[in-house]
Amino acid sequence: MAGGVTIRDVATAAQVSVATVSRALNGQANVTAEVRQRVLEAAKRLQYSPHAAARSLSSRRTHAIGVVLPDLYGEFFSELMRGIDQVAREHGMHLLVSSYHGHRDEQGMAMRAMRGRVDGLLVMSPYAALPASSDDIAPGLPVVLINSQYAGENFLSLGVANYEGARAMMAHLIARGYRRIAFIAGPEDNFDAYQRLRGYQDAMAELGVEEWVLPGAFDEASGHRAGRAVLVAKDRPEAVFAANDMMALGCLFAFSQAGVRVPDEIAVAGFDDIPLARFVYPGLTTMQVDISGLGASAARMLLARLSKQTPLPAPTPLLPQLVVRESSGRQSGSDSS
Amino acid sequence: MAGGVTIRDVATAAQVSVATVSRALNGQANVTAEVRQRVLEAAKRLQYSPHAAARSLSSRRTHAIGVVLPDLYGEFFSELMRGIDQVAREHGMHLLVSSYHGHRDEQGMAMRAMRGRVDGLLVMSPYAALPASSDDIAPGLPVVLINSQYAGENFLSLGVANYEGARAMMAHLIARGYRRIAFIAGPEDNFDAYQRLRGYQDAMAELGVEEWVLPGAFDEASGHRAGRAVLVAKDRPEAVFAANDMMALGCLFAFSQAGVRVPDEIAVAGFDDIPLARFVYPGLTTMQVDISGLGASAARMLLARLSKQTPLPAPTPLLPQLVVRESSGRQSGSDSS
DNA sequence: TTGTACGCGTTATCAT
DNA sequence: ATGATAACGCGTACAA
Repeated sequence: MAGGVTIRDVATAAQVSVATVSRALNGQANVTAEVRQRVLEAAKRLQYSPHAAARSLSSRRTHAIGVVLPDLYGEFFSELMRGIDQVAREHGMHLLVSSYHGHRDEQGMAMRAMRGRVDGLLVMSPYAALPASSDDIAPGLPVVLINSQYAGENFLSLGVANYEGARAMMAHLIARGYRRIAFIAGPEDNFDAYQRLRGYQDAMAELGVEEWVLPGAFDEASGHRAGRAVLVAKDRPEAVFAANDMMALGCLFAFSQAGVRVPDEIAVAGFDDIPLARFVYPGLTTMQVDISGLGASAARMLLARLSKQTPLPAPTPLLPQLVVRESSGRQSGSDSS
Repeated sequence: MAGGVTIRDVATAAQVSVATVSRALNGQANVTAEVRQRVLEAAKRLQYSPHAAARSLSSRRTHAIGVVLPDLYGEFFSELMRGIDQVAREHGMHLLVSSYHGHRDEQGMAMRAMRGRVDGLLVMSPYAALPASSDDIAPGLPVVLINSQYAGENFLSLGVANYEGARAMMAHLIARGYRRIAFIAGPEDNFDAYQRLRGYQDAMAELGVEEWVLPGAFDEASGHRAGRAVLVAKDRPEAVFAANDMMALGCLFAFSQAGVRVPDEIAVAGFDDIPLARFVYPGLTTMQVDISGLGASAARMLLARLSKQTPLPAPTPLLPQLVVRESSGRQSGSDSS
């Protein structure tokens, strides 16, 4: 029962006052080496570890940051968390995660439920609406928005340059000579998906070719469906650009399954560059997005804000990078590692 | 600045005492409907939300459970979190996640740093060693171990029946007539990987065929490597059984890339049934593991333990299920959804 | 039904 | 350098 050991027990054991114990354990200067030694020993012997809630209450710092996400599903989530976790642990911060499957109301709940639990908030709000009424969101808590359309409005925010990325991909496809390009869209109310769609649409408009948009939901299943829809269409497109890699893979497999050669008959492009995209055959051209880096940057912004060190770390949007992995014809060896 | 609103402010605004506010907000019976109404209004108007740390300190409950994982990488992590999150939110519990990349010492740190932050702990400890010295781990905190080899020793624990799953897969492959079966192993110190390996080895021993184990690390890259290693070997195996799907996919792509037909020339089997496995072509036979269900079950066990309702919910290990998706020859349509 | 007052475990401000 | 002691915000006996 090492659970109920308080700072008072340590004080008694070390024959000093609680104040001294606190000072010794928190590494303050005003403590004799000999006394500090005694305290440390007593603490270790009693398996003392400070009660976080009490400490927070008194010091007004929780050493935790809250992460509020729409859902905890898939590679995007895990990569984002990985990035956040990495810089959080570098700074000795804990992570309190919360998801809001419902919608905005739930998001608000999640955020206000974190009062007194965290020192700051990382919020991803890819939906159309505002994360919350603009001062309901920030009851004094520093907040960094991730991939929100309200970048730089009232809150610190950071995101992926989706529109620019989509334009870059379209430029690449067009440079390759493709004209009739279909697009597999993401969820309607997803802001990232919307930006990528706009990139596609603008490019097609400039090209003077009619757009061809298929519905999708950012998962393999909808990509697979879209792929099969394309196959049975009157005249197939020359290329398919999916709003993310999961759908691109689903589409790719639909093609492989039907015996359609990629990219010889139809080219397939994605967005995100998920790890698997690197090993899939046939190759998948995609826009590399450093999601883990996005999480890390967001966390760093928040922490900087907490330390009040930097006034405002430049909120540079992350620019995706084109990765071409089209493999025309069979190859025996390409990239290793 | 709605952050500093305390229960006292609400009390003043509603013209009652703090005790009454507390009772009204916590839905206790001893409160006049009229007074409760007044309190609720005041609380809403002031945007009051209780300070979690203070509440924890006083009530000795945090309404949070800690999740301690070896790392936050990949589909396994995200699925597990999804399951945990689901039942946690059903019970109004928050999630405090922590990873220990280093090793056991870091794990111990992570666990004891959660004192006063959580009501219970979910710990995944797939490594060979004990999660911690057996009473250092539990300073009064209820703990549920996930996929630990110390199932049912001192702590509640729950895991996947990896050995049985691997045996089932081997039985399937052998029934199909395969004899020379290679195995792509997982990380050396991973307990799940070890159990699956044992399942393979025992089956091969009973079959009287020499085993053929290739090293792997649970990622696509090592599967790809193993696949290519197999291709250049003197006489190729008839089937390859990978310790997880990621490696199976890497292997599969290596084969596709080399023009080797699956499963006609070599069959490929995996373990986990990750979502992508459903859409990959050629098809991948795998053992379906309900990871999200595993997380949910673990969370439920812990919560039951917290409510002290159930004495000990039967720690039934999760039995993986065989999923055959071998597709010999091209097909135009198979499963939909 | 409602109010007063104490305790939860720590940190920080005073004295000493 | 060290020791009392007052916050911190909330729950909850106990009293009224």
